Amino acid sequence: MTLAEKAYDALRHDIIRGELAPGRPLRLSDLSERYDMGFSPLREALNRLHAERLVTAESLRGFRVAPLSLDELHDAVNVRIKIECDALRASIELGDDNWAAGIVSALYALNLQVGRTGPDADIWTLEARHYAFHRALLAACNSPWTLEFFERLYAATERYRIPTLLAATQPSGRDVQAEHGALAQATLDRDAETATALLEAHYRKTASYLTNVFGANEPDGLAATG
Amino acid sequence: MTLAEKAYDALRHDIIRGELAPGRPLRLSDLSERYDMGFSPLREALNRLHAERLVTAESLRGFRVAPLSLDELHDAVNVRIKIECDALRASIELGDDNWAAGIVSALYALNLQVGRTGPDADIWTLEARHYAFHRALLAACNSPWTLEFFERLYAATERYRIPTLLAATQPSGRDVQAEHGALAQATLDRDAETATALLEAHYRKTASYLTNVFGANEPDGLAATG
DNA sequence: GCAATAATTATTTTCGAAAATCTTTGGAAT
DNA sequence: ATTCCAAAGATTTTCGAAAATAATTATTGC
Repeated sequence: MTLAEKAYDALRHDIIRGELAPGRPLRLSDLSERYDMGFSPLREALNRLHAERLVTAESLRGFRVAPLSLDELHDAVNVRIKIECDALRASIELGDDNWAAGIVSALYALNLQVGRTGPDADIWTLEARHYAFHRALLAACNSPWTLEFFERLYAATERYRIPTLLAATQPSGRDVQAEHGALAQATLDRDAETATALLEAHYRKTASYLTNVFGANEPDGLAATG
Repeated sequence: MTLAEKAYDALRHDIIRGELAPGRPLRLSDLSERYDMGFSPLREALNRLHAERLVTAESLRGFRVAPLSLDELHDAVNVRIKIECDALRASIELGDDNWAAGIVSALYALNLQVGRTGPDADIWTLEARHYAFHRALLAACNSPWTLEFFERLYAATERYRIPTLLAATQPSGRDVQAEHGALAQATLDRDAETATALLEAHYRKTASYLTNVFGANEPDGLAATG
């Protein structure tokens, strides 16, 4: 693995997890020290991340962690719903046994992690399995473009979810596990109408929850403070 | 404008227009000579283009112009239809007079260029105005993510259309101008059902035409020969 | 001859310094 | 006090060479 690839992974990790706060300037000399490498691999990574909209760039004025905003969250969620519902319909139509088994397996692994408490309750494992479950639902859609856009939007919305997960303020009233179970069941039953309705409801609930959290905490658009 | 930005524009231009053939290796020393700059700005541009899937990259083995394939064309067209129809519905709902005027103006400019023959019949101007027209239809959708995906997919499919335009083998049976006119009219009438149906038909026609052209010319997947 | 290996060449990747550009600071003029 | 300009400093951008890796060619042993 080249240094540029390591830089990309590390920066992406740190941005999505919020260790590099939204809006924060990404100075090459700082990053060079932080990640222990020269400018070249860092600039390559930053350019990749800029193309993915995780960092902003201004000519001759360097890079910053892309800011968060409620507008962007709403947009990303709405587009996700459209794209993922289409992809889910296609998957339900085209998916084979292998696809179905992948969903069962991903859901099982996710639920194991949701159930864990104490030292085993690793939030990043949980997040990875959450991604894997949603990815498994769409795996049979046979559309590389759709899957790429799914990944982009997942990463974009993940940035809003992470701080919430870390704060662990998830309201008790909501049983996400049951939502995932019902979604998987409808999908495996090849009931596209129910499945897409559940998927949309799942995202709208999450979005409205996140909107409340962020709207309350940072009224002027989630702009970072440092 | 920095050298890296110039490199990006030039490479993107040359790739989309096919001056750099699909599959062709993009060696830094060659590019350095071709565009008269050092490695650094070229690598930045190549990384950006890689993120946009216009070039492929393999670790320690350099870059290539991304290959073309009928599968990718079909995928891109199908996803375009979904995304653009959604965006068109949103635009029709949200668009104001300014949006409508933009469509009228873009269509007018496009038709002027379609009508030109001889030395004024510049294919790149035509292409730019075709893009501007379709972009104008969606301009009011109020969704940056949707517009970004539109741009990505437009660029991806443009690569298939350009060789056809250059060959000027467009069959006489098809009146693209009339299609654009009807599409604009339905949109300005805020008739979302008709407009999206026309948009879908427009793309399916183009796609089926391109499929024939490419399928006949290069049966094993459009892989470049150099 | 042919496979395996060493040497050579070609290419990518990375570094460190130089050049270019932006930002801040300090001082002079009004 | 405020505005303007120049100097100093900080930062990005670019280059050219060195290092690392891949691909090719030559050589050896059988």
